[in-house]
Amino acid sequence: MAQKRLEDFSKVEAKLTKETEAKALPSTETITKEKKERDFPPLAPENLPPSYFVSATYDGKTGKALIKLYEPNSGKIYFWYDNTGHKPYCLTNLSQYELEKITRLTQHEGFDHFEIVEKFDPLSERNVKVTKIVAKDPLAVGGRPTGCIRDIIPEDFPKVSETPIEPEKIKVWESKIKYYQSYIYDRNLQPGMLYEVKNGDLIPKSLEEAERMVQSIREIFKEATDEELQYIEQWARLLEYSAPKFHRVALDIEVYTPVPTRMPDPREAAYPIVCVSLYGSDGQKKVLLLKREGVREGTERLPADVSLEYFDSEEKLIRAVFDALWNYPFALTFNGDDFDLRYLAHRALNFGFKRNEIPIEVGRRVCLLKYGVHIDLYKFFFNRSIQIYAFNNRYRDVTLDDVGKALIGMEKIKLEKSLGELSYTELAKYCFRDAEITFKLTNFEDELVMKLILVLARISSMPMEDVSRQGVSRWIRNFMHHEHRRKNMLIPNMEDILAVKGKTVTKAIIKGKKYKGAIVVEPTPGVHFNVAVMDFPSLYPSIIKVWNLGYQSILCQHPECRNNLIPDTPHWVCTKKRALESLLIGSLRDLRVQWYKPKTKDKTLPVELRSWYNLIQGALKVILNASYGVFGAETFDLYCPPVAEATAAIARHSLTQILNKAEQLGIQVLYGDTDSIFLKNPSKEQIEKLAHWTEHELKMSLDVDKVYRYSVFSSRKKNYLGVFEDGSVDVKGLTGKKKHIPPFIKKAFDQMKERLAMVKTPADFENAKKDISQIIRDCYMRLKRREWENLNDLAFNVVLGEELERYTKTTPQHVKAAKILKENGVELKAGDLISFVKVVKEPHVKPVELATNNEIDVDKYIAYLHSTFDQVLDALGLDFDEIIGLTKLERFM
DNA sequence: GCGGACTGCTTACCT
DNA sequence: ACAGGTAAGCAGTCCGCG
Repeated sequence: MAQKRLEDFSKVEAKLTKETEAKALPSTETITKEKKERDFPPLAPENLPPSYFVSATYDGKTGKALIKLYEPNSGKIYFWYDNTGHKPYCLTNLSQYELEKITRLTQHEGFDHFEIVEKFDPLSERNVKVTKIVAKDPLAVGGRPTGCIRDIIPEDFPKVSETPIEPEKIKVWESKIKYYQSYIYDRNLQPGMLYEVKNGDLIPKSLEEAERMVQSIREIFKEATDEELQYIEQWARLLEYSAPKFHRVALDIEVYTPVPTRMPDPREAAYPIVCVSLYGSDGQKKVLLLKREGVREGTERLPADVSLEYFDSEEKLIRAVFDALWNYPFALTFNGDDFDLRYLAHRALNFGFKRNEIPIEVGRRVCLLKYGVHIDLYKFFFNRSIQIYAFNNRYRDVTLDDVGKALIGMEKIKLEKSLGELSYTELAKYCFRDAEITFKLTNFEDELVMKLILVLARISSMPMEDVSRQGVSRWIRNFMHHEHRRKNMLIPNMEDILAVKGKTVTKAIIKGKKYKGAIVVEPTPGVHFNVAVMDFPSLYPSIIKVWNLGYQSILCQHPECRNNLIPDTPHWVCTKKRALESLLIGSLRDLRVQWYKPKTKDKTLPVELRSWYNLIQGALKVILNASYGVFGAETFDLYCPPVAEATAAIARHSLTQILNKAEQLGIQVLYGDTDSIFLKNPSKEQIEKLAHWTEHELKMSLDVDKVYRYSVFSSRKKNYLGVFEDGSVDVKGLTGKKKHIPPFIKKAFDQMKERLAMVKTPADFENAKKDISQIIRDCYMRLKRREWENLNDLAFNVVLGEELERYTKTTPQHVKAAKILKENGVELKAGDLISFVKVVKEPHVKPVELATNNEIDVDKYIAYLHSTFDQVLDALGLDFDEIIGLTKLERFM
């Protein structure tokens, strides 16, 4: 039943009504209005003031592309429908004559007509004539399980042809591109940018300020070729443009369930929604509560500006929430795709709401809004690239509590009892906090998260909804697709790239990997004073730029390019024509390194502009960091293993050259990893010579990235510690830094860090060593005497990487603990954090919640303490066993 | 039956 | 659904051991 309902639901399209005039900012009055016929869709007037292109979709009712425009002054969304007659299509190498024989195609209800178009085929490197099969609606091209145009052609043509062509030679291109993306590319639209509607047409709005900046950018990039400059300007025009304020509401719902540990199924929506909180950028702070039998009022105080509203029917409560969703241009949730919005929509259906009364468009994996733009922050913060490169790994767990704590210093309210036992005010306070955190996650640093999504939408040519939900490989793919269409190039199919360019030839060090990666230099153990770390800024993107790498240029067809070899490989690269990737990635890299990065440090600029530039360079960093990896990712549409392999090979070659040169210059190299070298006490001249040589010989820059007062290396790679001149400590890879270790051990490690920060000269080490020994001894003695504050201090916190059933090969300790939890009725899924302690009895682990002090296996913790500190101690000339006072004999025993 | 040497699995990290 | 390289701990296997 539920499944059936869902199918019907997804087919529903909002009813078109007559054109409407611009409305004032939504106020609280409009939110409480009920049952009034809605002005929907909010059609853009004939002339619309400058508005941001925030979203795009295909409107099934009108059969047109629909652009959602956000007008920041009124805070309203306006819909603009295509007026150019653009239609969905795909391309094929069969001629119109041949295609006409396929009756299943020509009589297909979605088929419209054929066109002959000329395109440049980047794989054969020549112009080709292809047939454009134009359809009436996007699903006819592809997207249905059976009977799509893209499948019919290779299936049916061999049967109808009198001179059969090998099935694998029949090609269909560009049939898997989403229709609205295709529309964006063909019309060369720029999501995230400002547009006007003039006499019904969509017109880009140019901004003088941004144009002026583009002029001065030209001055900076004197060394760029005309072609490169064109790309740099193209990007800069997108990025310079400022962002609006985002009028928005955060929402969070609470559902009553009879079994408190179980998450209610949003597809069934069987239980009542008892509380909804709304937190708006316009100051609206509201908690909507469902009146229920036997619930206490409670005495909790909410902030004075929060209003509580009680509803005697759930239906009315839902209507009030829907009013907000019909009115705000942006809505924010934390996991709203899978829960809050999905639950609301299905619950409303259960109550018999008409479909056009529900503001939510329920999809298979997402929930979008019919009017505005829904950003599910869970999906955004879950994105690994965002987590690591935009927020420097500051949150580890993608939960509202952990992300909130890490980014805005605000945590969820801890509940002692189940939801059903809470009083109204307890429930309200709890729920409101969630909405508040959700909102504030988009509000800190002047709406950084909203702006980041906007900037990424610009770079990737994607709607804000999509860019906030999809990974970096989609962002990169889409701007590459856009560029193909701009240049009238056929977008190749992955199998064709693979067939022409082949696979990899080098052997990876790690079993199961496809090709050889980076070099890591064996470190020189010990303490070293005055260490300069030099690195290639954005090494891989630089290589892609300088070596002209891309799927077109690698292993190109020209015989005369065959001697332009990639070091360490038999691959060669084109000398005649720049690859798109080389230009696109190279220009982004140059803009970041030569323009945006320096601007963030330019004290003559106003603070707001500097932070805007900082945001842009951060967005570029996220993209650049992935720009090489995607070529080696089978899931990337332009997957080209030799490009990835060549990039890594050149990186190894470059680092090796630098190592040799440093040696020649008489500099001692302590360590190096991928793109960096650690130099012991180098002179200014030596550094300059090295940088100059690199610039000259490798055509890449080599900068001093950081200088350590001193650094500590063990013999382990990717494991060291550096102390900056200002006393801050840089810890890399050491166990003491890892987030899964018990806080008890982590605290001792942090104490050691603090003590090391105070060391200024080699002589200072003598006292520091004594203090560090004392720190370790203390920690050891407290363990031996079983003195810890509570068991959480001893807990290991390890992420469950898979669903429990999928650990079939081995059962790691955290999985053992998880299984015990499951037996105790706790629901667990992949991604959950498991906290466990080590105990004496089998199976030697226990979930922290279930363990008691006296069963702790102290010796296991001492062993862990030992190995954690060993990484630093051997460099300092200290010995763990000696520190804790074991005699040689005792150690032997 | 048990322990040591070994491989493989898993997580968390580095670039 | 960006890549490969490294460290660490533990699980599991094989083999010798009269």
